[in-house]
Amino acid sequence: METKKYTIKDIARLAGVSAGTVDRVLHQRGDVSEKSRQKVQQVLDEINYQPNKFAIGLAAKKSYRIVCILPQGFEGDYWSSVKAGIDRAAREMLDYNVTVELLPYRHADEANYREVCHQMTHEEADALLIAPNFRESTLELTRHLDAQQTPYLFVDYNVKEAHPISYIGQESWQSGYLAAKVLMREYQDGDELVLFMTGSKKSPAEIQMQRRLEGFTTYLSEHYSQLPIYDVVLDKENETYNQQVLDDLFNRHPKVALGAAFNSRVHIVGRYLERSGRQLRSILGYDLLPKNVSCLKRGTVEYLIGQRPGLQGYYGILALCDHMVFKQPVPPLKYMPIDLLMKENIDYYFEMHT
Amino acid sequence: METKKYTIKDIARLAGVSAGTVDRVLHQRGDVSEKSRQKVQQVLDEINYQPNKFAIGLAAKKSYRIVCILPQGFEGDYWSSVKAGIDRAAREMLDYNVTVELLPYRHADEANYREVCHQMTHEEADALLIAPNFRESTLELTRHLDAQQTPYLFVDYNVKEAHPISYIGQESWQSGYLAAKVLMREYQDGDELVLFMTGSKKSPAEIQMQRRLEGFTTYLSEHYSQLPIYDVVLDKENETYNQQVLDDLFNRHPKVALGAAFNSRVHIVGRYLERSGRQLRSILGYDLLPKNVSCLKRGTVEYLIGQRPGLQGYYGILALCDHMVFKQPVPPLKYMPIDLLMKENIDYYFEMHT
DNA sequence: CTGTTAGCGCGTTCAA
DNA sequence: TTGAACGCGCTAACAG
Repeated sequence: METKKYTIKDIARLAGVSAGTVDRVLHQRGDVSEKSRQKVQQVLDEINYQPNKFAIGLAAKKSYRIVCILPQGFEGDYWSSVKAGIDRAAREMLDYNVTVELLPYRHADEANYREVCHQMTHEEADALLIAPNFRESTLELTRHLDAQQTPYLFVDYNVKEAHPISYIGQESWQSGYLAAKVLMREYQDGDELVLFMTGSKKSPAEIQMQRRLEGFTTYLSEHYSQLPIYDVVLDKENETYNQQVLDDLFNRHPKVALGAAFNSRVHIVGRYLERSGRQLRSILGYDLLPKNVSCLKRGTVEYLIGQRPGLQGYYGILALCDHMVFKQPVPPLKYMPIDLLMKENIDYYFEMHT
Repeated sequence: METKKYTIKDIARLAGVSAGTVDRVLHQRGDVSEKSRQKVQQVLDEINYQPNKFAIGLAAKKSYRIVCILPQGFEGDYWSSVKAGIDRAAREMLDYNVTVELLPYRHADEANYREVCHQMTHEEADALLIAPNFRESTLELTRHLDAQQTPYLFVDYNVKEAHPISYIGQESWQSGYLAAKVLMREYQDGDELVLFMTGSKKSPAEIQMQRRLEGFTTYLSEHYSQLPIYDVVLDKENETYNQQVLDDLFNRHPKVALGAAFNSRVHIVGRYLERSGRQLRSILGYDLLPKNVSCLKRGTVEYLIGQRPGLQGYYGILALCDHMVFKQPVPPLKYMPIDLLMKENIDYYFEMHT
């Protein structure tokens, strides 16, 4: 592969014009005489000119602004991981004059979400990363963006009627199905099962949870159709209440031996068991929050399923940049791996490189 | 996102020196007074300086040559994955005038390995990535490299007495321990166990295998000390022989229900079972070779453990470049995750980004 | 030892 | 319509 490196100066020399003119031809910036244009074009046709990426990057004055609309995260939770991935990508893209800003909304607060979406229709942004929530406000925003030709991308949850350049997410149903298979490996005759949930609020987080549950129960109905299953609804904050509910469960159903939590709060159960001295043979939960991980390491929780929130944020930003800055095609759909973590492999786990 | 871009000029201004001095400190090029060095270092410690890669690429007239000493891989095997990761990193680093060359050796051929190592002491290379094999030749080479101040890095296997800038590998013992726990979840009373091995040759590949086995048997001795275990040694190529050995095993030990292969050739067992119509309740194997993955998808093999060979190669090259080209610190030790794959999550798995 | 300076290749002025 | 000149941030050579 004979690939001499030609520069704009080379081309200018070969065509007998100046570098400025070559640049004008290359970028179709007009103000070039037909004669000059032809001479330059002729040279371009003969050689295989590949502009130096570094020089472009260094000289580029153009800058890009990406806005990220997502739930505000709290220390160590799911959304703070997404944010960490976004931050990381932002750092990598800094050289390309890409700046990334966060526009957080309060989870499950429809008025606030609407307001944030509405605010976006007034702001200038070259691209958006959105973790969508309520449907109507989302569609209102995306219609606006579609009209403006502003590219946007969904993470975590996909809104079907919109036209994002890509959706990056998780296959919740499948992860639930896997969860059931893994957990039920430990089933013994007579065991009973408990599922831990949170009260439904119709938010995407709940929808993901529902899908996990559907996958889970599908597996159960295929293999353990007669299994007694109890549902327990835990509160996000009220510890006393949770304590009561769990006490009640274990008092009433002493044969419960397996448990699964479909949100990221399996640590509530883990801590309860540690405090109360009760035991389950095996518990499975979702998301690698520090609290969950420490339950896993102590052996209170047996399995955690991870779906790489950080990588979602990271890929999201990179995909927007590929589209916007590098004009590269972007896959319209990207699922994250379904990672299965146990006490024995958690120490070696990492979501992203480094 | 508070990530201001600092340039060398900024640092120079903050430290009260000139850009040239900052550059000298960054590149440890010497000829800097201790006082200046400290002032610059202090600034560097406070800010998060990320050199502009475009400028580096543009200004760099220097070119780098990385040589990779590793076993020659064959279509789809472990080493071909490592190589794929290396190639990928090489492509990314091409713009920085980094070229990567492969110097393959024949697996388990000591004379050949010695020869290759010896050859390296005569060649010019700016950095080496080594998948070490026989100890003496390796140390001979690394002593030479140490003397020349040529940076090198180990992947896959670590040689304790050498001084690589980093070791990137896998925790084989731990993965074996995990393997046992996972597999034994399916144990039922009276089950017997079979372990599939290859003849030992004292090469690092065998050592990794041994460590996996040690981890595995440690778990067994902790939890199932009375379990009947049969060892079967399979041949790499001789299918007829393998058929006989396996026939023999299953005829003699009809209660064998669980199996584990500690090299990447679990597909031999999988295919045998498919052909012969025999069954095991559960088989675990290592490495995501296409043949193994297809057994997993068909359900013949229940678990595969992956240790990201491709990522090892990829990281290896990037780490050498970070050290050599970008003067970034490199973590001296990096373990790969221990991935647990099943039929239900294999479709969503990927080793590296994209 | 240290500051200054000349590029690297391209985009973008600004004069001509 | 064109050419020339400047600067992006960094490296390396050179002059003090």
